[in-house]
Amino acid sequence: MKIGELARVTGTPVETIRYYEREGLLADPPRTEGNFRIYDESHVERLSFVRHCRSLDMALDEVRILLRFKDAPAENCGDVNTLLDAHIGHVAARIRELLALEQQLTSLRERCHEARDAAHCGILNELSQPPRQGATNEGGHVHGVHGGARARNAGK
Amino acid sequence: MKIGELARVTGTPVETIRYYEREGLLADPPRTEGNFRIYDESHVERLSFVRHCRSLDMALDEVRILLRFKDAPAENCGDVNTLLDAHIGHVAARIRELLALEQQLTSLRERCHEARDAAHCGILNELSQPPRQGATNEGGHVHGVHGGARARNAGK
DNA sequence: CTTGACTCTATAGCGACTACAGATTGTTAA
DNA sequence: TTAACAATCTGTAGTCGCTATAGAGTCAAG
Repeated sequence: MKIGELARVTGTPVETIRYYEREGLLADPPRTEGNFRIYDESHVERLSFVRHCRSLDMALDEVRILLRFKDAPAENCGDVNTLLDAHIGHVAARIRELLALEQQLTSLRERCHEARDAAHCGILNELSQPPRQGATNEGGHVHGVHGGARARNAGK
Repeated sequence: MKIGELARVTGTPVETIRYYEREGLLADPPRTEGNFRIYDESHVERLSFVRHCRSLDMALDEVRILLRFKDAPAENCGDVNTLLDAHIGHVAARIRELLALEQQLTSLRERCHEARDAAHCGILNELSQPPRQGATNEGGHVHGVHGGARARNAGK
């Protein structure tokens, strides 16, 4: 099959497949005479693996590590558990941060229930003060709320 | 004061201050004869405002909007409330997504309690299957768990 | 033989910085 | 005075995981 079909069966944009290849997540496939990539079932499986990992929000570096274990079936998979535990830890930490953030935002919102003029807006005044010490983005290995290009275009 | 002191009192890296200036969040300050930027209290306040917003995970575009309201004190601040409500909505949505993700990861982790060889590892086998339909990253305007450069270097 | 769908490579853009390189400017100690 | 050193300047490239072009080539159907 050609790249378009692989894209269709795995639900992956064509450019993303080529990107994964550049990044070394997928091996360079054979080519037709006309230089088109040709794939088979083994490529479908490998790409599905990558996409499944990504749907679980793993970084490509983490996926690379998991792929290495997949390619060395005799090796002990204890490190797979370790990696997964670490990833779960990142997610849990981010959840805690966002819950704290939500509380701060809600309490900020309390400061201005009815629309008034900006000069006396409690929200704007509060934001001019330095942030409280318990602010987010202290713990490393987590990320903001706003989408990059992917998330922003997801609904289009 | 020079940029280093502004950086110190606001807890902001020097490069970030210059970046905000390039982005138009901070006005171009006056310069000394030797071309050094000079700041006063008004700059401290404005930068603190930006940093406080950022510590609440607002996008720079959202901060720009809030700054416009701050600079037009006569205007109605109802849109400030609207913006903040939208932001709270984004955070809440991301929390829900991450909770679902945490559950998926935990149930995946269940598949391999003791370390075994990778050929029979339940985790790796499960990841080879296509992701379940309720996967994350469907709802737009949200983001991954992994840090960019900022988060990754935060602990160094 | 042409149209159109598909594919190819290469490159730039997103957000919010971070990290240099290489040049100046300013401050302090010998 | 001078030399070392810190601080600042501009400009550019890198981060992550794609996405979106431009411009050229390949291929099947009509």
